[in-house]
Amino acid sequence: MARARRNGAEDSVARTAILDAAEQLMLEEGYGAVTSRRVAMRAGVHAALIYYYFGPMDGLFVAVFRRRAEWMLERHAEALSSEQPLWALWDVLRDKNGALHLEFLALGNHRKAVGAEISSYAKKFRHMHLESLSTALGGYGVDGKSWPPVAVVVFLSSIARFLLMEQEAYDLDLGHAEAIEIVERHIRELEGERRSRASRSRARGSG
Amino acid sequence: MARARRNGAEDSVARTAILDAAEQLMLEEGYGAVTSRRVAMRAGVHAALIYYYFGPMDGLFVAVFRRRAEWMLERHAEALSSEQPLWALWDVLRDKNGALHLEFLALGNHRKAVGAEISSYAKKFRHMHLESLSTALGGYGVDGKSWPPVAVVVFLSSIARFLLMEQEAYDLDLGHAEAIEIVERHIRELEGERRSRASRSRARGSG
DNA sequence: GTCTATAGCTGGATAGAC
DNA sequence: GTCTATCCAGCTATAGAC
Repeated sequence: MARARRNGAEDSVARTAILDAAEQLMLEEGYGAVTSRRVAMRAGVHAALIYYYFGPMDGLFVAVFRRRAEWMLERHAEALSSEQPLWALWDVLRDKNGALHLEFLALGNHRKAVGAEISSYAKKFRHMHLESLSTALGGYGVDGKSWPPVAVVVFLSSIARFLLMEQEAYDLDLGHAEAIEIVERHIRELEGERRSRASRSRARGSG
Repeated sequence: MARARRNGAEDSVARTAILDAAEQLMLEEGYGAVTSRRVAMRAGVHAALIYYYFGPMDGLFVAVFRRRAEWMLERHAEALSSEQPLWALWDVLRDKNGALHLEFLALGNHRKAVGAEISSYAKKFRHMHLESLSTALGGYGVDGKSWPPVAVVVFLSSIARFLLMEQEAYDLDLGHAEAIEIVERHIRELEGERRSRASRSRARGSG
């Protein structure tokens, strides 16, 4: 495991402030706004400190991404362990906490270190989803020949994330309600009514 | 219609060279690499000329996007007029020519003018798809109550684009083959075997 | 239409004092 | 750990010569 940072304790106050500031900036103004100077100003520290903690800027981006991704992994694991894993996964995939994803996606396109990190986590998520849904769908008696679990995972992910993306980036939601209705109809056929909605509004603290 | 450019004929050689250079750069290195200097160098003109033709950089980005989008609109219209509109739409949605989309998406996030343009075209595409598929699905006797055409459009778009995105950005294709198989099974049930594959390899010239 | 020159700014990154 | 000072690079955008 390569260390992204060069110095400083994992739980240092300044380090956390820097991560929070970078994440906020990225969310509000895009990754182009995440410069050492602006992050430092927002975090209330001086720019040189960022290099002290994270090395070159890539290190900061990777650290921000990894922190988020780890937190999301936990939430997904939690969701999949619910007694209604399909509902839970669907809800957590549609969660707005994925808003940063788009930024990282683009960022990964021209920052190798970031791209590698994203790719690695994307695979972790897919494998995790697959493992749980294989069991669940098997239990529901779904024919794995015509509906392989891995395809179901891909469908759920595609639709959930794509709709979020369209809303976010295109301000477009024509057909979304109808599409969601169909997905949920199918989930309902397997798991019955959604019993508890995963706490959708729980946002990660940023300060 | 606001004019993005300030001067120069639509078909000027230099203007086209600049657009091509910008598009190539964006594809190869991301929009961050699209600076007036680098575009100029690649186009074999001088940087000031870009401002002459397109005004501030936003104008260049919008022009690149619009040129691509118009070309794609034509291709989609063509596809939808085929005698197998579902197959044709599915194929054209999965076409690699959408590779720039991701870049523009992120770019639109922090360049208002670009974002507005993207949003506008996204809606044009959706409406166009909807109109054609409504007719087609009706003709196939699909029950519009449980499978509204607009939902079908959203599904096809989501899956096609999301898979492309995963491949491109995540280097991830676990489950893709299975998902594609299911989609194509359903299309086949409505339209029979795919008779002609829309010329997938046709790439837009860039020089 | 095309190029030269340049003003003015912002950012990455480090050395070294404290 | 934190800050000061600084170097150097690259960018946008314009004015104005040709």
